[in-house]
Amino acid sequence: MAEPVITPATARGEQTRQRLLDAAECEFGEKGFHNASITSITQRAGVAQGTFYIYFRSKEEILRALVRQMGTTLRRNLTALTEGLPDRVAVEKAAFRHFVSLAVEHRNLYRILLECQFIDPELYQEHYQRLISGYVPRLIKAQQAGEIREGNPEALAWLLMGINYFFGQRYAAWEHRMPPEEVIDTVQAFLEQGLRPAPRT
Amino acid sequence: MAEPVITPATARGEQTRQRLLDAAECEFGEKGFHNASITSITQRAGVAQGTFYIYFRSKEEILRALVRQMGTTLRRNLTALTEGLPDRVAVEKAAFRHFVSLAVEHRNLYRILLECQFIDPELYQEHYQRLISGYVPRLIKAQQAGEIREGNPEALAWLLMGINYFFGQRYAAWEHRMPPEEVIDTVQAFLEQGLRPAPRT
Amino acid sequence: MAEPVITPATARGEQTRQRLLDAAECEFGEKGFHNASITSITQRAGVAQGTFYIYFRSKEEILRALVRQMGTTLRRNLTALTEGLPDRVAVEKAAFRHFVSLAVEHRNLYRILLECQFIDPELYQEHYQRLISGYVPRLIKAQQAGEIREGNPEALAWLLMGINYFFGQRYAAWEHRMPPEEVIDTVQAFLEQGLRPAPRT
Amino acid sequence: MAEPVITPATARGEQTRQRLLDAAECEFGEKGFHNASITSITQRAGVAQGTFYIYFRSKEEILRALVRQMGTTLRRNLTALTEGLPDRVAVEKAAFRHFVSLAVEHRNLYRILLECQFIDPELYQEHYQRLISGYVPRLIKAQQAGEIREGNPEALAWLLMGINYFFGQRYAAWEHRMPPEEVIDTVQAFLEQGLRPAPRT
DNA sequence: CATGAATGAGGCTTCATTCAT
DNA sequence: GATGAATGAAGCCTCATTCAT
Repeated sequence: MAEPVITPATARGEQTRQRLLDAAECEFGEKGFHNASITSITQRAGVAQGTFYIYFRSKEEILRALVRQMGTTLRRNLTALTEGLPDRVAVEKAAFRHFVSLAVEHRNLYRILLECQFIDPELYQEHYQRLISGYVPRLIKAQQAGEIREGNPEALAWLLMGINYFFGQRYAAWEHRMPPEEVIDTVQAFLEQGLRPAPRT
Repeated sequence: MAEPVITPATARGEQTRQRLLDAAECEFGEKGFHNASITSITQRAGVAQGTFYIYFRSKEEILRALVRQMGTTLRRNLTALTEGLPDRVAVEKAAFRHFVSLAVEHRNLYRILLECQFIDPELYQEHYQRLISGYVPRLIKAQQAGEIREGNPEALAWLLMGINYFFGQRYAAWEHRMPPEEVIDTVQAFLEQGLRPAPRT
Repeated sequence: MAEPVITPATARGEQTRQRLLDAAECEFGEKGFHNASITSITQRAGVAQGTFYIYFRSKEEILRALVRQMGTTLRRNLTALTEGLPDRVAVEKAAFRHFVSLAVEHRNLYRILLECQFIDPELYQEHYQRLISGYVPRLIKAQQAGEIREGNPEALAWLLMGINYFFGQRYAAWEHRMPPEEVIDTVQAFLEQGLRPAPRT
Repeated sequence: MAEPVITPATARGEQTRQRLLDAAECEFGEKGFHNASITSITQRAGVAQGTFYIYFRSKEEILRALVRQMGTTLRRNLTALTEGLPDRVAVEKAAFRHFVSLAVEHRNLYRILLECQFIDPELYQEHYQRLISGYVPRLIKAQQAGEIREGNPEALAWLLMGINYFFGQRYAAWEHRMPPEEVIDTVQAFLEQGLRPAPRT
């Protein structure tokens, strides 16, 4: 609501807006939100300071635009994964690798997501609530199909996201590279066993 | 390195230092690091602005003092848990509940820990590296004893911490209360199966 | 001097210019000169930002246009009053009510007049000098006719204008309604006595 | 309420605050509120920019402090006038000269008062309401004593203030000198007749 | 040990005005 | 005539830190 100050009417305007977004992604990713400056963002984008405020109301607002845009892309990406995989366990195993890989590749964006928790908590929660809303129904369906274990589906979703999150944080924000295969294997094996329906006794 | 500017000699000095730490815990916890102000911290502590710099070199330094103090307490706490429990799986299950409970109870401190990632990344990594160093040998021992499954022990440690972290974040920072028992049960069942040695095929 | 940038040649142009004037009257009246923005004026007028500068050289210039237009109207109005009234005292009494009434009705314009004192003092003084120039000869004539008391005519004019001004300010800018009849009566009685030639002693 | 950011605890602090007030009086008086800059005020006062905000929350707040201080002084001054004068008519005649003289002498302050109408209307109204509250009872008393004419006392007060105001504006803000004696005489004669009880018919 | 006034760099934001289309 | 994106100077304000007392 009340998102852009203006909705660019011309192609030139749209291009400028996108340049600012790209510049902000770098700036925030490299320096963090509080050390980032509008001046630097506009310099990177090659426009004057005032131009920023034609497209975004404030520093916070461009952050929101970035996070929302990223959220949409991420959800689309993860949904696409499902296709072609035999069952939910396979999906989760693939999703782990995929998610970490995305985070590493777009580590500026991932860092921004992590940090936005302290700048606009509602935005952050909105992001995870949306993820959850897409996630839970799929888990329920998988439970009904006997593909994964019983239990509170939201807890399961949160748990899986926590694992992804924490590996994403480590490998995207700290190490800037993918984890060794051995690590991925261990996590996937853990997921396999943890998710499979409990064996009859 | 670069520890306190003075090591308080008198009891009065020690008390002032502690008051500042307590005040900072509230201030940082409530407002976040960047919105917290030294002025406000000293007001809460009931001392003059200048007094702050007798005990801490900078705003970052009091953050470090808080995080380190918390880390020590946490590790001691978690270690104590081990005692009296039959095996590693039981420990991890207990640790989950315990950790989330600690986070909820001391949510200001927990928030500070989360946020310090963006203020002093080395401090944050130091914290988790210390946790890991204590963690990994225990997991190896448990693997050797056949209590838990094979696999890269650091990956397992990271995975377990990720789960704890993410539930801590949700319930301490967002909801300010413990998760329902059903959620705890689901997570613990997941840990149980995920950690148990793989069944022979 | 430095009048409109263009004198509109087409009817469409004339209409745009008038729309801008109307919009500016509202904008200045409601927000005051410094909080008014060209952007907002053009939005109210339903034209693009750049269009403003086709008709007015600057923000100050549209103010001048408004004040001058209002001055002309006001002088014409007050002159018209004279007709049909028996003597100067009657005119002044009528003028008081009329002036306050005009101010209340067009309070945006009146507010602009008051404020322009701090934006373009020469414009403000010009306005009052013109009023005075029309006023003084009439007062002199009235003195010669024995309708009103002796004394420096400019001082009398200023005094009468001060009364009108101050009631205009109060009732137009603050209260947004006409003063109660009792107030008008008191002022008119005061004018009556104050203006009448001094009784012989 | 919530006036100063700090109440200076030391004499040095009090002195700095007063220096800022003096500097602001010049700056506002010479340039007007909107063209005045905090930077310039602090330079005049010989302190750093940040020092300003130790004593005043904002540019508006120092304006309020100036206007309130002036209001207090003015009311005290005008009250003092009453003493030693035979009746209300004499007081008003003296007050006219006195008021204009004060305005001319402190024209920076007077200009600030006039302008504050457009910056903080409530402050402006507060000023005049306080003047009125002091004024009206005195007029009522004078009416009861038969010193001045009947009529709505608030209207009389407003009328008298309007005359003073308008002459103050002209001679303080425009001409920077006292009006010629002839002008004063004319106004005083007008007040004399206008105020005296109406002759019996 | 403690005080609290002073510093000053640095950032965000606004907006009148210009100009290419 | 009209558009609307772009400009960039200018100003307010914050706050960690210093220092004389």
